[in-house]
This record gives sequence, C-alpha cells and structure tokens, in this order.
Amino acid sequence: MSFLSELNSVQQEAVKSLNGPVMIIAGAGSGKTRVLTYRVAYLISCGVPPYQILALTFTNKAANEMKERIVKLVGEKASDVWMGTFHSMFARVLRKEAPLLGYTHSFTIYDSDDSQKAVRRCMEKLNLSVQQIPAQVVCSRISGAKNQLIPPAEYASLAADFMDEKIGQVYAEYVALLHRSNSMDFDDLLVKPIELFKKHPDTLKKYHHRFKFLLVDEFQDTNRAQYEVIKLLAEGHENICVVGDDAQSIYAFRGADIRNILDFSKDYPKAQTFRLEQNYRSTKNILAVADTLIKFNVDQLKKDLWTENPSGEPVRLLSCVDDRDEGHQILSVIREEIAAEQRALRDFAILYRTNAQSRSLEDVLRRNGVPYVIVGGIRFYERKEIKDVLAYLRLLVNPRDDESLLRAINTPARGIGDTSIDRLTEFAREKTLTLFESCERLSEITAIQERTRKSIDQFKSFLKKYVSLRAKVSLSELARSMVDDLGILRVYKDEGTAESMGRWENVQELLSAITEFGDEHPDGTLEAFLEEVSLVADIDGWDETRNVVTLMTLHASKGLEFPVVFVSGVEEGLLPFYSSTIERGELEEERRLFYVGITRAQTKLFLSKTQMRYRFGESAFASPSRFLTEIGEDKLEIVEGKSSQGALHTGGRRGLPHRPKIASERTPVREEQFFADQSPDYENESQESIEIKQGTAVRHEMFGKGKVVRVSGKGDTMKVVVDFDDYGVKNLLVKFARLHPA
DNA sequence: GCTCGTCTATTTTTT
DNA sequence: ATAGACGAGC
Repeated sequence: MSFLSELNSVQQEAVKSLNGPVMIIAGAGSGKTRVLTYRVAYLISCGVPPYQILALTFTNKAANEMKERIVKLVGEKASDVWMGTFHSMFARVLRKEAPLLGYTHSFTIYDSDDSQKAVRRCMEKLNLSVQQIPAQVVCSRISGAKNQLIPPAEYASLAADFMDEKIGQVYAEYVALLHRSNSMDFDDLLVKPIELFKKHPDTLKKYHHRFKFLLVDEFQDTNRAQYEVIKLLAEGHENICVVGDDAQSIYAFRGADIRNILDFSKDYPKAQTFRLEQNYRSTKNILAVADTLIKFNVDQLKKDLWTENPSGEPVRLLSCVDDRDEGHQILSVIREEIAAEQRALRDFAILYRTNAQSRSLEDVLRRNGVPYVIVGGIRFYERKEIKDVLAYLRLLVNPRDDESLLRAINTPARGIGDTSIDRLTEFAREKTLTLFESCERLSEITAIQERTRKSIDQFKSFLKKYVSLRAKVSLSELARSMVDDLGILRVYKDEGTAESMGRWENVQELLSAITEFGDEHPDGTLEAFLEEVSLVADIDGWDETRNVVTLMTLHASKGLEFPVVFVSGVEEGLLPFYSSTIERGELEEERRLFYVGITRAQTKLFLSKTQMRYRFGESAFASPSRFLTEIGEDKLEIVEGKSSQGALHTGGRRGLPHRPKIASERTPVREEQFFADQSPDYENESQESIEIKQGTAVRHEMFGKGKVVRVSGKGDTMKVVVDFDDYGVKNLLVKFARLHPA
C-alpha cells in the first residue's frame, strides 16, 4: 500500500478510517477526489471485494475517471466497483427490481421535456389551462414534492390555497400516468428505490449484503431523497463515507439540501469528521479572493483554506465596454499567455452564469480562428430530430410509453392530425388505457376517420415489424434500417437548408453513437443504450485532452481545474442573477457559485465585467456585481479596455424608442478601428494574401502547419479546408484565419 | 389536416 | 434574436 505515502496526514487518516460513518469536509482544491480514489483503492487492497463498494459521484465522467485511477492503483479488478451517479446506479437497481413496483424491466426514463409534456396532458384532463398555472411551475412543484418524499395525498392535504390544491390533483394524475406508461422521471430514479426498500425489507436486506461500503461525493449537492436512500442502504453496517464542501453547494434550486451536511453527525453520532484545508490547486492570491468573498456568507461551516503555493500574479478584472469587447479582451489575454507563457489552448476555461452568454464569446473566438469547445447548451439528445428517432426506439422496448407514441405517431407526417389524436387520447382516458392499447382497439373508436385509421394501422405494423426484427439483428442494424425506413434522412436532405443539413448530420451522429455503443458493449441491449442516453450530462462528453479553449457555465465547471480561468459577466443581474438577489439564501448560493468559479483557477484568474450587454436582442446597461465590491479593490488589479473611448458611440442604440431601426444604426463600430491596438489589422493581412489553392502549405497562429485541402468562395467569404498536422481538418474563413505561407 | 404567418416568451443553473 | 406556440386560411 505504498500509494498512501502520496497523501498528507489528514488525507491518510480519512482514507484509513474504513469502518463506521465518516464525513470529510474538503475545501476547494484540497485533494477531495484523490482521497475518494485512494479510499476505494485502500478498501480493495484490504481485501474488500470491489463489487461490495458503491461509490456515488456527481457525473458519469467523474466516475469513469476515478475508476481509471483506481485501476491504476490496484489493478483491473477495480472495475467491478459500483461507481456512477445516483441516477445511473439506482436506475440499474430499479431495472432489476422493477416488477416489485409494478413496472417492467423495460421501463422508460422520461427526461424533463417528456415530464413537462406529461404534466400538460394531465392538466388538460383536469381542465386546467397553462395560462392559470404555467406547466413549468407545476413541474417544479411536483419535482420538489418528490424530492422531499411528499406523496400526492399528503401534498393535497397540505395544500393551503386553490393553486396548491390543483397542483396536488395534477400531481396525483401525473403519478398515475407515469405508472400506466411504465415510465419513470428523473426524480423517480431516486424516490422509487426508497419505496422499493420500504415495501420490501427482504430486498433491502439483499442490498445491505451487497453493498458493504458506501461513498458519496459532492455530498453538499444531495437532496432529501438521495440522503434517505443512502441512509437506508447504510443501515446496520453504517460504513458510509461522505465527502463535500458546504461552500460549493450550488444546486439548492433543484432540491439539494445543505442540511444534509450540517445534520450528518446528528444522524450518525459516531461519525468521524475530517477537514481537508490545505489547497494544492491555486495561488495565494486566487485563494485570498475566494476566501474574502465566501466569508460574506452567513450559512457556512467554519473553514480555513491555506496553501503553500506561491502568491502568483494578482487577480485581474477586465473592465469592458460591452460583451463583444469582453470577448476581445479575453482573446487578447489568451494570445499574450500563449506567446509569453507557452501555454496551450487547453489551459484556458471561460466560465459564465448563463448559457446565453456563450454566444458573444463564441463569435469572437470563431472569427479569430481560435479553436474552442462549448460544454452544454442545447443537449444533443434533446434535439428534436434525435428525440424523434429515440421515440421510435423507446416504443420498441416499451409500447406503453405515451410520450414517445405522441411524438412518433405523426413524425414523419402520416396524416394523423390533432383531431384524431384528441379522439385517441379521449378514448384512452375513458378506459384508462395507454395510447398504444387504444390503438389496438381502434375499431371501437368510431369517431376517427377511416383514412386516419388506416394510417394508424400502418404505424402499428411499422412498430411491430421492428419489434420482431429486434430479436434478429444487431442494435446498429436495427436502428439504421428503421431510420432508412422512416425516410427522415431523405426529408432532411431534400430540404437542403443549412438547418436541415445539421439535422441530417445529427441523425447520422446518433446512428454512429448506437454503433459505437454496440461495439463497446457486445451484449448491450437497446434498453441499456436508451438508459445511457437519458442519463448523460453535458460534461460527460467533454474531452479535456483536446487542445482547445473550453467554454461552460459555472455550474458545469464544478470539480474541474484549469491553469487560467476567466469568469465573465461579473455584473449585477447576471452574477448574482436577478431573481436571486431578494432572498439571502439565494444570494448566498450565487456567491458560492462565484466561489466555485474562482477556485477552478490554478495560476491565473481573470474576472470580467461590461458596461453594456446584449440581452433579448437589445443592449442594456450593466453595473458591476456587488461581489466585486465585497472582494475589494485591494485584491483586484483593474485592467481598463484599451478602447473605452469608443464606448460612447455604441450607445446609439438607445435613442428614441419608437423610431424604426435602420441598418447602419445597428452596425457596431468597426472592429478594426475599435480594437486597433489589440486586434490584427485584417485588411493588411488579407492584402498580403498569399496564394491559396489546393495543396498549399500554410501556417496558422494557433494550429501550426497544415495543408490546404479545398478552397471555396472568394473575397471576404472565401473559405478553406485545411488539414493541420496537429489539429486535423478545419474549416476556416480566409479573411480571419491569418494564414501564412509555411 | 397542413402550411404559413404572427405572436410570444425566452436567459438561470441540471440529473 | 430567435425558436416554438398558436391561429387563420387553404
């Protein structure tokens, strides 16, 4: 067990205290993941069979990485550890035990979109209009109730006003609908195991026997349901180790309950507590900023983070005119850092509060030929075209899945319109059937036109064909031939617009994902694929080995670290976000969120704010975040944009409110003038224009050497496809790419 | 039943 | 700015 020597003394203690409850309060960058990893490795090397260990992490990515590291420490057997997110691990348990709860093994997992649609249908049935109560509100109330383990009956009895009463009715209806559809939503994946264990003590016993050692990462972000299910599993042996940092709790909005940390020692009086307070990640200056900020929170455990790292450079605040300027200033810092410090693109992360902010940043990077990747935004598996195909696949394994049926039945158009679907739904409601069952009894629904009935029959036989084909061919063949048969690829291709080509590509990508899944899991089922797809997080797909700048939300950055970090948009209304400034609790969560962002930085941290920012297509004044005042001027070095005098001219948009806008008014000051000091002079560059044609060897500032593969367009819109030695094939706009002869 | 145009909300954060 | 929802007309 030589590996223990790689830990400091507190870390070692925390790793070696194997029996009984343990709570590890781990400050940012204090080696939390390391302790968890080594603890599992230590358990295994002490002779605990890996399959008796259940480790719950916040993302699948974290789980995979941890597993890899454990394998490196103690060998291949470590891959038998049960490690993953709460959702995926308990989905696995539920998959196995579903019949005990009245579901089949093939139940569907509804994503938030499916849930919301189901809620809408329940509201419709109860004659509640979404004008009275927005479906979103109903959804979040239901979700909140589920997470606090309040069943519909109890919710109804607690209802204080008319709205709550109605929501209670929808809740009851929704639960029944999900069950009828043999489907579970995200919350069910946490709540149903509790139901299972309470109803079937023998099953709980089985899992007690199965999981002798429990570990929970990011404990500060668990909700009531997660806490309860863990508590049930820990009964008896109480070999439970939780790791967390109350200062990094940023998910209260989805039910995370910080009391889980604060009350842990009440539920487990024998718990040993360890505090990891030495930070190995950041410079003293960065840590000082983080510490000053977080001390403004009232609700927190006392903690003193310190480091032996050097002081480093001061934390800088980029003062920008507008969001475009913000992008440019960040870009010029990146350029300087690359030139002066030999940094690689992968060393940089740009963080922001809302996904919408990525746009302006992205624009600047794209137009300057800086490779980047955005984590998050519209999720791949939530795109319409992807959900369309998935709906069919979901129906094959679970025909009771009403949401998928509604999506698939008239996609592509089969002439089954709203009226017929209403009739079908009505029939299903009357008889308490699923929609598919109602389709099976079509002859009884006289209100549906003969023609439509034929279409529904076709739809049915289409599904049946692929249900039986499923047993005969591989997963990937099944999906491919079904997509072919549906003809949606052709529809997209015929349309020919940029958008439809994008959709075409996405469907192709889905097919490759299925093939890849089949290759990796030779005996993987369609159910397993669909489950994986439902439970992927944005961050799971992020590949830190790619040499590109990373853009993501503050939330997504949790648990990561980068040499250079930018936290952008440090403005009132954005950070803290508007609606969070009224209640202290919410304001404190925003402060913690900022704290999380700050503590991602290893050697350099840049904050940025603007005076003017686009929101809803209009530019609006922005004022510096109160958090900047809290940090104090003495800890920040303010960098004024070199172009601030030009600011006055961009303000022209807010003149007379009702005057129609004319094109020139909306055209920003020309960048070449505006950013003359920082940006290269594009006009000169393009005049220097080297001869670019197929085969030309070129050099790019970021990508290095490469060869031109194809040239298209001319003048300002001339594009090239270049195959770079180190970065592969890239599409570039010649005007901005600044290519030089190699 | 489908298509086109207008209206509307959308920008928290996510498994 | 923009995508999705909704309603009028074919």
